[in-house]
Amino acid sequence: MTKIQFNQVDLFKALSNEARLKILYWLKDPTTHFDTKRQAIEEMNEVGVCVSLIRDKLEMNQSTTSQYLSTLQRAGLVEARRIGKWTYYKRNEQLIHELANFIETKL
Amino acid sequence: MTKIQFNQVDLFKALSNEARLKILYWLKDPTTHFDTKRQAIEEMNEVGVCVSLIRDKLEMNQSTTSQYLSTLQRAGLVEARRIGKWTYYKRNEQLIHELANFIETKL
DNA sequence: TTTACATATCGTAATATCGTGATATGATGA
DNA sequence: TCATCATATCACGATATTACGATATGTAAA
Repeated sequence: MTKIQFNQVDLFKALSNEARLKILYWLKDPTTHFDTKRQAIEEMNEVGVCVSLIRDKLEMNQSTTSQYLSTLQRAGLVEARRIGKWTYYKRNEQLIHELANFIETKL
Repeated sequence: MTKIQFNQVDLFKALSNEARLKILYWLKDPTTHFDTKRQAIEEMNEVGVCVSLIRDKLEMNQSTTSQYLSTLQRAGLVEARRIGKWTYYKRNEQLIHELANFIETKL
């Protein structure tokens, strides 16, 4: 219920790249876009998708993938959670919703 | 009623700049943001706001202002109309609405 | 037709972003 | 402890963006 706050320019910058848009789009429905043999369906839905899966799907190198994910994270569009060796990323649906709402009513 | 089509990356790039966001925001309600002694209220609402007024409010030079306006125009966010010496810019409300809708449902 | 005004375009230096390879960090297991 | 795997960070060249001054274009008015 708390109003999320965000930096408009950083948000739009994060979104103005094809690869980062793809990642966000894939994470909207992870189980249809990522290999469910390599990561469990429930885990994808609950904690997010690990960097290796995103990297393979993106077909860019590990460094680029990691940097893009942290750009998305700094903008607030995704959240990261480390469990053991893995870092899982998932979308911040509330922020994306608020962004749509901002564009509709305030921009 | 026709579905507007747009390039997501170009749109987000156009929006990822403080000055261009300001212009868009001012053009949402031109008569409260621009000098109605220098341009008639009805004209602002109907054909848009001329570059000089935008330039003065933006406090950037003429060249920068003109370039930013054409960036917004190429992205489809504003429309330009030349009348005599002046070029008037106004928002493309439909595209902005479709963008909000896209973020809410597709992104 | 010259002059003035409004806007667009060109050329630019400074700065930011892109995507990479190399290296560092952090966790696990032998 | 050491080796290995997953991820993050660093350094970098290539390319794009920023904002500007100078100049070109297009319109109208003297």
